[in-house]
Formats: sequence, C-alpha cells, structure tokens
Amino acid sequence: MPEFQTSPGMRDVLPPESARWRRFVRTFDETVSAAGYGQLVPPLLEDIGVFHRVGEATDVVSKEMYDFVDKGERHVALRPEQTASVCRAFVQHRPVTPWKVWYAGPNFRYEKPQRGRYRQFDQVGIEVLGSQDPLLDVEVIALGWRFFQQLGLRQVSLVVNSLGEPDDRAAFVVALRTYFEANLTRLTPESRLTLARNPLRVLDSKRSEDADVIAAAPRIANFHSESARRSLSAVCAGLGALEIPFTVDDRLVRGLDYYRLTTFEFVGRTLDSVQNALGGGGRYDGLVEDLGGPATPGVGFAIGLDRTLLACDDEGVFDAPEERVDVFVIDTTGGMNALLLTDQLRAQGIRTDRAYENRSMKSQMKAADRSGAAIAVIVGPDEVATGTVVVRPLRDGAEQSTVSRSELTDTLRKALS
RNA sequence: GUGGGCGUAGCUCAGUCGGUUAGAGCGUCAGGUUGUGGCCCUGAAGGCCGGGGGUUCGAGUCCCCUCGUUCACCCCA
Repeated sequence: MPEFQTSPGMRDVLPPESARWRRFVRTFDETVSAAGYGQLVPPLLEDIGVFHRVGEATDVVSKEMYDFVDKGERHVALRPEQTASVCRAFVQHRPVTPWKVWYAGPNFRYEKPQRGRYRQFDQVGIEVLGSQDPLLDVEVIALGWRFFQQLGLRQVSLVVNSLGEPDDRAAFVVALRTYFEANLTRLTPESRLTLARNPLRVLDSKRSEDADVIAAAPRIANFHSESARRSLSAVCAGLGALEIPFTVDDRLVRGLDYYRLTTFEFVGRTLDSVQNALGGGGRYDGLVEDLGGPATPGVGFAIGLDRTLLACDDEGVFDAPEERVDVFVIDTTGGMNALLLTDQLRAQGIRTDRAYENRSMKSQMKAADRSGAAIAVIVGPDEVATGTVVVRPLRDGAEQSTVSRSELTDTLRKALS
C-alpha cells in the first residue's frame, strides 16, 4: 500500500471513465442549453448559514456537513447540494426572472461510503427561479426525462407527488405524528427515531416490517388544499400531454425540508439496492425568502452522476468513448523530428501522439499500435536524408507509402477521411 | 455513527497442517528481427504479504489492535 491514498469516499476518476464523465456533462449541457438554461458555476464553499436554511432537521445538514472555520474566522462548509447556492446567487445578483440555470459539479456529504454513494459525488441539475407556473414544473421534469433518454436509459421510472401548500404540509405532519405515535409498537426502532426528527420521513422507510403501518397512515392527498390539488393535476396533465409515463405516489418524501407542492423522483429500475434514486427534485417556493431575498418561487432537480452511470452499466448503454489519436509519429533519429512533426500535425487539427526516449522501432511501433492511431508516420535516417516520411496504415491492409514532408498533411487528411 | 466480509506484484488471484528462497496469468520493459505493430517464443524488472503488537524455535498463515476497502443499516444522489 502506498503511503498516501485518497481519503475515504473520495476517488480518482481515470481515463477512460473520465471521458465518460465529460460526455455525461456535455450531454446534459446540450439538453438543457437548448431549453434556454445558462450555466451557473457557484463556489464549492459557502457560508454555512446558506445550508442551514435547507433544513436543520435533515441529516444532510445536521451531521453530514464538511464544515470548518477558515483563517478569517468565517464558518464555512463544502456544499452538500447546489440548490441552496443557486438561491443564494439569485439573492446576491437579482437576475431577471424567470432565471433558468443549470449546474454540474461535486458536492460533499460526510457519510459512510458504499455502492453508488461517495463523500464527494457529482450532480448535474437545473433550477428555475421566479415562476410558479405548474407547466414549468412539467418542463423541468420533462428535461430530466429527456436527458435519461439521451443517455439511452430505458429502465427509469418517474414518480410524482405533491406535499401541498405549507399549511397543508404542516397539518399533514401533525396528523402523521399523531397516527404513528398511536401505533408506536408496530414501528421498527429505527422508524421511531425517524419519527422524533421528521414524521414525513417515516413514509420513506424501506423496511418491510414498517410496510403495514405505513400503508394505513394518513394520505397527503387528503390534506391538499384546492390550489395544491389544481397544481398537481396540471402537472399530471402536462406530463400526460408529453406522453411521459409516471405514477403518483403520495408516500414519496424527498430528503430535504424545503420542498412544497410538486416533488418527483427518477428511479432506476435496474438498481435493486435501496439506493435506486437516480435523481429528484421539486418546488421550493420559500427557499429564496429564507435566504433573505424577495418571495420567489423555485423549482428544479438534481441528478446523481454515479448512480446514473451505474444504471447505464446495467443497461449496457452510454459506454466510455474511446479516446484515440489519428496519427502516431515514430522517429528513430533521436526525437527532434517527432517533436517537429507532432507540433505541425496538431496545428493542422490532426490528433497526434508519439513515443519518447528514442526507443527501438519495434518498441515505437508497439506504442503506435496501443495508441489506437490509424496511421503511423515513420522518420528514420533515410527519410531525413531525402526530406520524406513513411506513411504506414495500421488498421487496414493498405500498403505504406513514402511522401515528401510537404505532402504529409494532405496525404493524412485523405487517408483519415 | 452501527454491524458483517475482505486486504499477497500495476491488475485479477493461488499460497496445503504454522516450516526454510512467496507463485501464476494479464500488463510493463527488453530480446528473438541493427527499418516495421498485432500472433508466437525467451528473458527481466516489479513484494515491508496494508500497518503495529502478541503467541511460537519459526507467522503471508494463529490472536489482539489499527488503517483501508466493500456490503448492509442509518441517510441520501
């Protein structure tokens, strides 16, 4: 074991997997940019108060934050998610609404790592601030759905719910607490602890022993005010019009406290683990106000990169792209010719690599083969003497040829097309 | 934070009942061919057996601690 390794829950992403990550973000960029979303790049670090507004009762904030006091005595934290940063940025810069942004990057939560869960994990997401149109909720959900389609995923389910207006939600929580407390003995010890912190979250228990109690629990739908009902049915109608399949599950409870009205989750059906949520989001109409801004509605989602890629693995889609050069330069005269030729070809937009340390031709040919290049360009003493190079195809049976240096670029262009 | 599994070469793994110098395949490098890759053959480099302590004449092997990793719980993407 080396003396230094990555910290627990942190890891290096090496090629070719890193190329897949880049393609993932690029695909997301293309999907949402085409819908009028601009990229926001918030800092990794924020005043810890920004995240406290996310919900003191959540584990994410209460025990999983990477926080510390910096040299200027500021209490800061690595972001555990990015929605709060987006809202903070909105309050700070006051852009015109609706403000449609997307983001991609790492978040940090101090948890025990396991499959599909790391302490540093990447998400992509979008947020829209300044509109409470339920058809915007539909647009947001649809963009997530279209993104999964772009990746090639088919085994994804969309689950939708509404947590109601704040008053609805509060009344529901009270009813829920009353109900569960009356049935305490039928709850697992774990769920009893959850109940004390946040009764809503008990609905999210995946323990089979809790299933019966939960099935008979009060339903949020019965607490929906007229406006909440109208909003949910507009969302359902919109999704139906777009022919996006979904189910309404009134036990869907999201992990963060700021949600109200529409919530939704994308679930990977191939992931048999409990951790099968690929992404999710919802409406958070009070968050901007909580952060000191004007009352501003908001809606958005975040998608976890790791789990989504695991789902892609399961379905055999969205493989890591092969990264290869077009041309590999072999120089047996010391390396200066390779230096000049690679620089010249790269300037012409031809992807070019070479070998170093003046190794044997055999060794350099092996490196050329490994590089995946379609063509080797060979320079030895004879070529230097005549001002030529050898162009040797590596992938098909074509004959090699000798060309003058001035014709090299054209010859390669023709051969590569 | 809690519990279980696993830590031997760059990677995947053997290693018998505790026994002397720790192995294989793949990969890397070199040679077989002093100007030509893949296939084949030959050779080489590469190990604090995760770390520390203990038991023993003797520990990769047994015991304890620790670190890492993995799976599950909790929670979440």
